[in-house]
Amino acid sequence: MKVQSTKMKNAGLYNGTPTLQDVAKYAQVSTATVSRALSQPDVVSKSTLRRVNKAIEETGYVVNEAARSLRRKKSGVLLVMVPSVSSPFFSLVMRGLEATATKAGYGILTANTDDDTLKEKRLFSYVQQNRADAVLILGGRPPVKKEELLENMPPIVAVNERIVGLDVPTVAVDGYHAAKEIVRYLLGLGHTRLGHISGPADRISSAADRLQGFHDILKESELEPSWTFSTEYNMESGALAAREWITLPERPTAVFCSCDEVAFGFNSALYRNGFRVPRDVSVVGFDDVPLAEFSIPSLTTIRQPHLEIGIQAVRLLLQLIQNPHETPDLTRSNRHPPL
Amino acid sequence: MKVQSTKMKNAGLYNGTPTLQDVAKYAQVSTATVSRALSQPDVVSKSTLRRVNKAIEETGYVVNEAARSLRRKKSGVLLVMVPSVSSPFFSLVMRGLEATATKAGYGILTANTDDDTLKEKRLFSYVQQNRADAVLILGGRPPVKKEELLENMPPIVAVNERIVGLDVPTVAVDGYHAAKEIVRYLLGLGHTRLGHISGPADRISSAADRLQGFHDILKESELEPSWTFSTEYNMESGALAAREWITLPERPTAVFCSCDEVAFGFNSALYRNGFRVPRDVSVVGFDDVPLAEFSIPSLTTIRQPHLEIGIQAVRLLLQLIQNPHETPDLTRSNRHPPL
DNA sequence: TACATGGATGTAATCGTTTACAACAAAATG
DNA sequence: CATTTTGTTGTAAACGATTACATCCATGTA
Repeated sequence: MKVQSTKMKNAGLYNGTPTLQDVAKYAQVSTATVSRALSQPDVVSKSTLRRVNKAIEETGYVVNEAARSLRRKKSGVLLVMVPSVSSPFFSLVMRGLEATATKAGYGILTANTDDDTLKEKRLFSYVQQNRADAVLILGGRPPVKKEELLENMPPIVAVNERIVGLDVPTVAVDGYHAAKEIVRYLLGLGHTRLGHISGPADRISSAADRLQGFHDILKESELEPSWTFSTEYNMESGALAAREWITLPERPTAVFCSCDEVAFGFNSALYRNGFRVPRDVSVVGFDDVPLAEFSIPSLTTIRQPHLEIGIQAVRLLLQLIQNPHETPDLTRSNRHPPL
Repeated sequence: MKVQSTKMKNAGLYNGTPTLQDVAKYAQVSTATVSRALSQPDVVSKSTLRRVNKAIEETGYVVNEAARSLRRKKSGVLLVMVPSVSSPFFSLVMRGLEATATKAGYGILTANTDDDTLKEKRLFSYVQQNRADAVLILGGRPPVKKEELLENMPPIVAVNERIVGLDVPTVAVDGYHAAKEIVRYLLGLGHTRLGHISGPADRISSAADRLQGFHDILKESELEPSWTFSTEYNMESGALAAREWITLPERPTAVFCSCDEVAFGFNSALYRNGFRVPRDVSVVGFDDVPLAEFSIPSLTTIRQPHLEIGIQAVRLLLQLIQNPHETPDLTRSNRHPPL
């Protein structure tokens, strides 16, 4: 006969949820032993371990993380600060983050910053509050001022953007060379009048990198940029850029958009004004969000390994948690171009 | 002369981060008083309150949430279970969730379920572990079996989908009537051969509702459905449906897609096969994700108030936390059609 | 004056773990 | 055989907040 549901087993034995004490009593050992059986099973004798595990099973015991956190001074939670969780790109990165963190036994506390520095600061206090052990900062943020956040910083990893004024490890793809590569592709198609719709290069390192890559590859080909337009990473901005493109006396025949969303917005506004891609202009994006494959017209873009970025970021952060003062291995980081 | 940075002020006074005890010592009151000053300032005298607040300021004290959680048996965290955080629709809802929760002093612990029941079960233990106080379940999930999760359930709110077998309040728009409305729009355009690409109606209530709405409005108009195709909520599925549509002997002249992503995939595959929308077929979506406005061709769709859904879901959940056994107000819930 | 009332505060137990230290037995060493 | 070492377990003090209860003092009331 099979055992009954866990819920039934301890009926009448304990009142509330069973604690470690209850398990200890049940297994006839001390709480210390139970705790050890949980955290360092190797120091507990085989037979006791068996007894304890049985007791845990029978009582339906689950560790109380609040108590554990208090005692260990570790919460087992990573704070993720992201400008907007609904960004197609960041939400993909977050899948990688979440999967890796969960696998390592960490929870993910998600917080939208909406690019609000004040909010960010308040969020940092989560760490002091012992709600989170470390911080992942996704995406752009205004430069950190010297007088803020200097002392007693928790482990931090920046994702996709370097943070100006804050010397933390960064996980990102090499946007500079990627930009060169995709522009080289356009050159290969025979284009000579090239435009670029850049992200906020004054604020965000990825935008600056891509812009720089654009300029440098043109210089190498002894060409001048035909047009640049600086804006935000979203569709509205792409549409805005399109309206300017239309008015240009000598329109670039190819446009490199700083991200896929900008490209979608650009294409959309062109289309609604009677222009056709690629008949009237070639457009390339950056990121390779899932929609790129299905968009009309289909978008040539450069792949960012979203999941992989998330995975590496968490790995790095966990390493940093274990070893706060060791300079971490920055294999996948982007340290190339200056902002 | 202005005060110096918080970090400097307590230099030499305390070793680690200041605790409530330190504040008490500094203000020359008991810890009980400090605690009260924090949680119920009205029972503390004006003058003491001032002293305590000053002490908090001077010492740079921040409450330790781990200790508070342990004592209060409340974590101040909501667990959000979502099939995929990178879904355009859910990630929008999550913004609403996050904003509302943060405003109420709650953190959001995000967890991808990947539609994996096992994972979901494991996640539920977060509540027993005192890591989260309540649970938001976004999006579909397999029906809950009777023998699971019956006793001692934490407050739960389902978002966008009713959960079969689990009687929890649900926040969702009325998909049944919305579906009728948008199909009525197609009828108004003069279409008589209507198709529907439905979501997984056997598993997910929103898909079932929309499907039912589709059928009922046709019946009311004394029409037969020309074509239905059942699939998942994503672009690949839309493309798949398109391939079937193409082979149909009598193609429907209008297709109602169960969500915008499906519509994008459908349009994309049609386009790549030489068909044009709306020349060859009218297509409508559901959700109104941001891209709908910018897609080519632009997509007619029905708006789901993403943010609002998130906001209401958290409000409801907080209400449930305060009053676990009161039947909550289900004003915005969708109770209409059976699954 | 004597006593009840209420406001403000302090004392100390408690939440459920972890872990330094002590204790002890068995095994290894001289 | 005495002594150290090793392995296993228990005792009890933290971790940092909250809160029931007691205490004290200033009022109000008879």
